[in-house]
Amino acid sequence: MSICADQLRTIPERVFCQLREAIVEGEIPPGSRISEAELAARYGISRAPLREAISRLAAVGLIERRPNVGARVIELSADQLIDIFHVRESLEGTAARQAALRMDAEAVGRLRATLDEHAARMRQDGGQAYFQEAGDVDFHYQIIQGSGNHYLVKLLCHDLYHLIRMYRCQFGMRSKRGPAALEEHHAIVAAIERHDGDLAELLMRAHVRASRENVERMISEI
Amino acid sequence: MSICADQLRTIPERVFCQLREAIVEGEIPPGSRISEAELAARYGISRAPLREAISRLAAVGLIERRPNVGARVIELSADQLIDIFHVRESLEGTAARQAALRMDAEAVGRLRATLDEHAARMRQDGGQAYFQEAGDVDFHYQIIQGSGNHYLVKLLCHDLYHLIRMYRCQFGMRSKRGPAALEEHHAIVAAIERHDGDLAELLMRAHVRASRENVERMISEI
DNA sequence: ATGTGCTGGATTGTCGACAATATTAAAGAA
DNA sequence: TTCTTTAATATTGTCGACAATCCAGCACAT
Repeated sequence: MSICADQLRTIPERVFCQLREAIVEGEIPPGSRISEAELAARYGISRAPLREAISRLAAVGLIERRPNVGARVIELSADQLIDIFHVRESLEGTAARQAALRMDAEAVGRLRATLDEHAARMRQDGGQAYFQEAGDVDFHYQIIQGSGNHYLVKLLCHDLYHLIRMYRCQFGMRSKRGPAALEEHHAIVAAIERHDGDLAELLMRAHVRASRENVERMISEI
Repeated sequence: MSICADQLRTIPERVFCQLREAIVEGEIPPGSRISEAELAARYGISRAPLREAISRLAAVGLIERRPNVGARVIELSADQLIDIFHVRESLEGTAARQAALRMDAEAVGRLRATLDEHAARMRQDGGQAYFQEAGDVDFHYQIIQGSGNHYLVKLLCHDLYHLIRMYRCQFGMRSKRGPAALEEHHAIVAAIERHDGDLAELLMRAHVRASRENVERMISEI
């Protein structure tokens, strides 16, 4: 499951993904200036394709640009993270609702298989480590894709998740609610299987809300 | 109320707004190729700033790019419009909820004043003509801004509304449900004033859903 | 001492030219 | 005739250089 779904055939595409990764992982720290000349030299390319990559990063919201001044990696604020989680709760709720109406038996089967795999891996290594990243993302991606709503896919998978991952990396958050989350996932799949859109939305929103409240708790502990 | 909120100091900024307007209004028809050389000549600029504008248009989703081939204005499909309306319903519901919690008395007063102005103008010219564009947008923008959620503002005001406006222009839709919409607006404001987030979200979602169903009806009539 | 205006340096914005790629059409073989 | 191959052409992608703009530091006047 490549997060960088785009084909990275052209230079701006590749550099965009690399820079996004570097920013999300915190390798390029928040608030730091983006020097075009320096980055162009580092990646061994000219400034033209680099500028396009920067332009795309700005469109996604990972960096801020000021004319004739330059670009900076966005500063992190807890409030903005909460804002983003509200958006995510809203959108993923809708994704679950549409998925309940549009996913066929085969797609639901794949979803179930994913959860089984999660459960197995959780029994194996205690479950704590697994759930924060790829596993959880897999589950959510399948539902979002299952909604069949391309605009939702673009917003959630291409833009929002990277932002959330960035905050996660910066604040050093680990979710620690693996078992509870797995149970919630099962309930959501059951609702989708029954094609109960209302319930699927309700459960998904509660699930994301719990994750947000978990984040809020961790922030207040700092 | 300038829709192009950004300062258009730099050339790409200006051209981005001009092109977006041309695409939304249908002056550049859907599916048509975007020739860099031709547009650069028309706007009297070089290809470099034009490419940045095109890049931004692609990020917003108004055009599609294929490497080494070129950019085309997106094709319109009724299904995608419905998809977008689902997203809008979801996001504006959340905006109304947060606005109910965060808007102060003064902001609510401005909202009321806007509605009064709408009512007056509706009595004046029969109301049909007014409600599709600026007036309705004004009301929704105030609530979205009132949510205090910057990410919501970006998604709804900067990206989504232009898409919807584009579809409206292409399909030649007029809403024709002015009086009903005004009544719904009043109910939403009342909920916000009472700081009833649940109700505000419920009403806003119903309001947007009604708009979507209106659109679905018009589509099926074609 | 503080605020104002200027100058030097560095960075971003823009441009025209060249290289790489895809599409089209024609030409040849089955 | 139809499919494949190939060359021509036009378009996009990339580059290095130049122009425009901003910022820091300093001199100077108040």
